[in-house]
Amino acid sequence: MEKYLKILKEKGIKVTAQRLEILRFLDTHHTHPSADEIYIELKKRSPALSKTTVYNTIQSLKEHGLLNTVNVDSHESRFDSVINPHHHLLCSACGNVIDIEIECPYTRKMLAGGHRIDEVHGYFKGVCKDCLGGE
Amino acid sequence: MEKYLKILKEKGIKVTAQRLEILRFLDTHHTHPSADEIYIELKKRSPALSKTTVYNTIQSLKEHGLLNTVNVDSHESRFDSVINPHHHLLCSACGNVIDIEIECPYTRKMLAGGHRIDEVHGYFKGVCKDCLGGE
DNA sequence: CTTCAAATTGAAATGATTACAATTTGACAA
DNA sequence: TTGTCAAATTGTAATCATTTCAATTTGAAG
Repeated sequence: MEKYLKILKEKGIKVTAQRLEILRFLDTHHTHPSADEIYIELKKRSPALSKTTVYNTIQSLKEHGLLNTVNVDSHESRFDSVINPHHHLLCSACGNVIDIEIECPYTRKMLAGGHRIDEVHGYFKGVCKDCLGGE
Repeated sequence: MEKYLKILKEKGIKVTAQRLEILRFLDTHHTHPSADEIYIELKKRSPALSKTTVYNTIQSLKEHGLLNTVNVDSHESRFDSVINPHHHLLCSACGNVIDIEIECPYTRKMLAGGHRIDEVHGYFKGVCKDCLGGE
């Protein structure tokens, strides 16, 4: 049984071709694509795909913990199939979003000043290693 | 000379009534308002105010380092008159954004994995102290 | 007081996301 | 295998934050 089919079944989500494709795409392309990028890419193979379905599917997968939203850009959301909590770097030179594995004293749920923390989000803006040209 | 007038003059920004009001509002209301909230509030006193002016002014103030954008909500930006780098907590109960003063090993520019970091952004989602009811 | 670049304004455009109603489909049971 | 029905998909239209744009107004410098 295919990996992604198994994931959906285990989560008890109804299996559809669209969900399989979107899940597979996110899991094999860790480029933090936007909804539009996912749509454009998958539309090539499935011309009947609707953008609404992309949004709906993202929503379902998110509710079941299969993807995260990455907000490094205030005008559109990007998506990331969940692996582990990590941070992101938006490169101002190439525009890519790079995963940053960084140990953080509050990377998991913690108490700060009497508040309850459920989620920790961190991102950086800068220039990625490749664009720095190894200088 | 008024504080805010002085700030604008020091930055070499042309002084206008609208800029003074927006700057004053942000500096006296640390509630991380959205552009719309700023607009609605100031419109009460200045009925001729345009929302475009709010956006334009935010842009100018930002370019001169007088305000920061806070992206805890993916569908609208919020604004914060700059004091020092800090993080934010979006309370899922009351919807407010609370400042979180937390010491962070990478709060200032640092190198991580060969990339250059120019800005550090962090935010949390959870429930604020007041909504927890001091339990 | 004149002048002019820059700021303000309101209306219209843009672009991501959501709402909605009609159609299709997956899962389950007979 | 087939029938059924809730849930998923689709396309269109609406929504909402933000930007564009052209016309008007205004601050600052002379």
